[in-house]
Amino acid sequence: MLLRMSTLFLRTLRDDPADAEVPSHRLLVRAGYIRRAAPGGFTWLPLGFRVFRNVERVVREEMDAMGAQEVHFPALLPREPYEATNRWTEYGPNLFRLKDRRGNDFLLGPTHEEMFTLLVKDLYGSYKDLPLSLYQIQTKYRDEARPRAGLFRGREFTMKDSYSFDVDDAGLDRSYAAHRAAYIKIFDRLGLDYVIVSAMSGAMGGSKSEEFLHPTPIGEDTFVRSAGGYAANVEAVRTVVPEPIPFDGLPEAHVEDTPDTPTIETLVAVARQLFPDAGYTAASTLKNVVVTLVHPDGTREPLVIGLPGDREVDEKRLEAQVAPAEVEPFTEFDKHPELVKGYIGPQVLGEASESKIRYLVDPRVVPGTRWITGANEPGRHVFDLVAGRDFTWDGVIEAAEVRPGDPAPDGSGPLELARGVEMGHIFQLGRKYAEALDLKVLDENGKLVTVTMGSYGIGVSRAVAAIAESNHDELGLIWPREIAPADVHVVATGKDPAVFEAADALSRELVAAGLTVLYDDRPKVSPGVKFKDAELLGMPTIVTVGRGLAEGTIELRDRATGEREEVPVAEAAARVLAAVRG
RNA sequence: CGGGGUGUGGCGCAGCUUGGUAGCGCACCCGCUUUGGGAGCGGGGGGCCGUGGGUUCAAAUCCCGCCACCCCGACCA
Repeated sequence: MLLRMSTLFLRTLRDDPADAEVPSHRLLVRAGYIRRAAPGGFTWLPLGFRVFRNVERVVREEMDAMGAQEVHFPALLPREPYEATNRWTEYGPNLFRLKDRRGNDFLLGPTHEEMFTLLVKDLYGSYKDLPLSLYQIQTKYRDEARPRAGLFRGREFTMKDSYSFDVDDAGLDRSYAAHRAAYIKIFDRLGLDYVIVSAMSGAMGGSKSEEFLHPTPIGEDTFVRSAGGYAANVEAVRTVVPEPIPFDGLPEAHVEDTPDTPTIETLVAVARQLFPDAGYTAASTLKNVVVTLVHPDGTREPLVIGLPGDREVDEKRLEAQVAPAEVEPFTEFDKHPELVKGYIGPQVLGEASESKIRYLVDPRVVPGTRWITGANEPGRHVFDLVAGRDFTWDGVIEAAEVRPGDPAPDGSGPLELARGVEMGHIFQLGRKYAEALDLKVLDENGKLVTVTMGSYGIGVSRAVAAIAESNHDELGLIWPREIAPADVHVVATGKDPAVFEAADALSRELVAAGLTVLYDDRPKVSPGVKFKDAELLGMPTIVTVGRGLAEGTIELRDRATGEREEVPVAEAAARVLAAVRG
């Protein structure tokens, strides 16, 4: 394939577009790879579309290699399947909804679990048909509140989504493992740095889920990792639980006057005055935070979370735990006089208590731990209130913030926090969709069993952004060979016809050898402009045919390392091929 | 959805305070010169000034509404 710059549909920009902040967005627009077409939607220009198709090709090859089969659904879907799984409403405002001329409801697919499930139900009915993995590379639609960072978060984007179907849990484990292995190959081939982190496994299902995060400061997800190899999304981090302490010899609880101490800070100051030798810190206090849970059916439930006073509630972790319920600030203190703002204590909490308000505590609150906490009247706190002896709780919840230096749950050392962007997600769905849509097969005993499923996604357009984000310098893009829009960029400089003849011949030779060549054959364009464009566009190998030609040499340059070398004209093609093919 | 910022040829910006002919650089077209690091000179084409309303003899400019974009937050299998 020969791409001549004299005719290529391309215009590079000398200045950065003002509305692009992150490097990938800036460079992809400036280098003429993409163009904004709609809020959260981009047009792929010829070079950009070549990159896009290369990423797609890598994904497709590895999915095919692991035995998944490609299908393709419409993006425009009827309401009914999504009604059956309740997602027509549960998906909320992020779902693009529309009506046809008869007034029937349609949606633009944000993801396709329902359709895949129904397709398999339509055609298969026996355990002999399984296992099965199907995938598609599809345009997805999500009405994001705020599209941002160019290709990273659009309202229309391309995703590879696949789904596995198995008769039993062991089969699901195998399908999951196969996808995991395929994803590792894909991201390795794409040259994308990634961390596999445990993701939220769903509050009850016990289903397994991992995310492939690309570490980058512009990432939207926070994850933790330890030197010893533990990695998890913050939402999924488990707290190290201390050993319970025997009650023997623990002091009795005692109520103290602590006027004007509605905050942890003021409380600790007063506690230190009262008991200078006790060494009290914020961690000695038990903070009881009230929130309102809003369940999908609209019912509202107050919930109190008890946690050490030196930690804040992490709203993302909390929401991940209580999903699909949503969390709102609690405002109805007038309806609950037993909750004394700033002085709430566990004695009035719990489903068994008078208030009947559910009370969940941080895992650090184990039997025998002693706390300073509210006495349920203004200006008074209880000291030495012992967990398990003086108060109880309805359950434990992982809702406290995770901090750098916290221990990893597997003992592999202190945690550090980092940002990443989600490139892939593999998820053991289990039987949720199969049950909702009644996907069953006959087993070897002739009995109907519900199929168990996995769902697996890779953001294809997002991968293009991530690759650009992690492969550029101050001059422009630097594509990895596997996904570069061309293998080599041949630049002809000057006006000497001999230069263009030599560059032409070299380009044709390279194309004949199977390479894709981007050939800057523009006449009357100064060398400086061509060099700048070559660096901006970012082909991995740049060949300059110019003033060296008089001495019989051509210049080879590696875009990534900057190394350049003069080689004899006769050897140029072979040297380029060697460089391209590694 | 909350806070902040910005909307003027394809890109980057000035003009707005104090209402009166829409301007600069890049890019694009023509001519001549130039050709190894974003060339020079001359000539040219291209803009419902985001959008709707209002004030006014007159609005890019003043007032109100809306929309879009960017950033932070919220949201986001």
